[in-house]
Amino acid sequence: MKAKKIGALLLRVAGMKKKQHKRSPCPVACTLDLIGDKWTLLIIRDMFLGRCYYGDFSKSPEKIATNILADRLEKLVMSGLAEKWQPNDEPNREAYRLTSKGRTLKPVLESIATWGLNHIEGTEARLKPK
Amino acid sequence: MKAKKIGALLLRVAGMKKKQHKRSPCPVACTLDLIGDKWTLLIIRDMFLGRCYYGDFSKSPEKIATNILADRLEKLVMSGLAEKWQPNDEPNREAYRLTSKGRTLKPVLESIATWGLNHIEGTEARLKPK
DNA sequence: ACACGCACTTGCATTTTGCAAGCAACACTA
DNA sequence: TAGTGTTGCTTGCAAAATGCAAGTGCGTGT
Repeated sequence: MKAKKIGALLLRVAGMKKKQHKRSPCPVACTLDLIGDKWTLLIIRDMFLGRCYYGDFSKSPEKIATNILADRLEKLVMSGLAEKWQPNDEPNREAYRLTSKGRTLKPVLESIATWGLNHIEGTEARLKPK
Repeated sequence: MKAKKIGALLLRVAGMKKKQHKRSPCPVACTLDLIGDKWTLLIIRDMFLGRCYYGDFSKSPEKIATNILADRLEKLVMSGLAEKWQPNDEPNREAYRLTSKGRTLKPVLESIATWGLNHIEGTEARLKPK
């Protein structure tokens, strides 16, 4: 994974596109290659809720394992959906946030949240756009 | 897996709810527990496109492995998103289709398809509602 | 009687996940 | 300044999911 990360980093430094092995030209399949798992969209949800620290994400009620969290954050940054930044109030802490590209996933997240609310009993709305 | 299937079947016969271990009450997390992987939504996409046979699904360009396909179809039926039926023109063939609950996933699928078309180059629309 | 297509199932190697523990860097505290 | 705590990870390992190829059972056509 280390070598993979460095490899991807070199690609970015060189301004090259990451050669993503597409399963097909289908937009659904390609989007799922980026966010199609049980954890990525939950991190994105947390970012929409204003969370930005590693510790915040790992404290979410779904209890993501820390190694998975680190892996997904790295992939989100690699794919340009999130980025690292330094908050003004705590400039020395690592922080993450959605990029503008990442924020365009809002309709996706909202449609999923709406579906869950309407079709799975026992769910409660939490994604209130702040 | 066999015992699991029979167990789930007994629950349905008894009219009981499948006790789904919720990671949290979040509608996003709960929806992802149903459709949050790389394959399930592709099968649902195919069903929206009118495909209904096992062979049709396995011939999709993403080349899902047959054991995964069987597993996902079973889970889709278990969760009430799809069902088996017998088509009029070929009554002796196994066929699957979305239930009304499954069809309510259309906004989710459409938002994902739209996002992919707008943000991933090389993708082409295929999900034309027929 | 025999081949054929369809809908899976099985076995096995590889990959991903989940869990617990560990660890380096920094801040704070005594 | 030595110790303590917090943060953001990394590591090791077992368990589960995935991917691939081959095989199986069953009805159909010839």
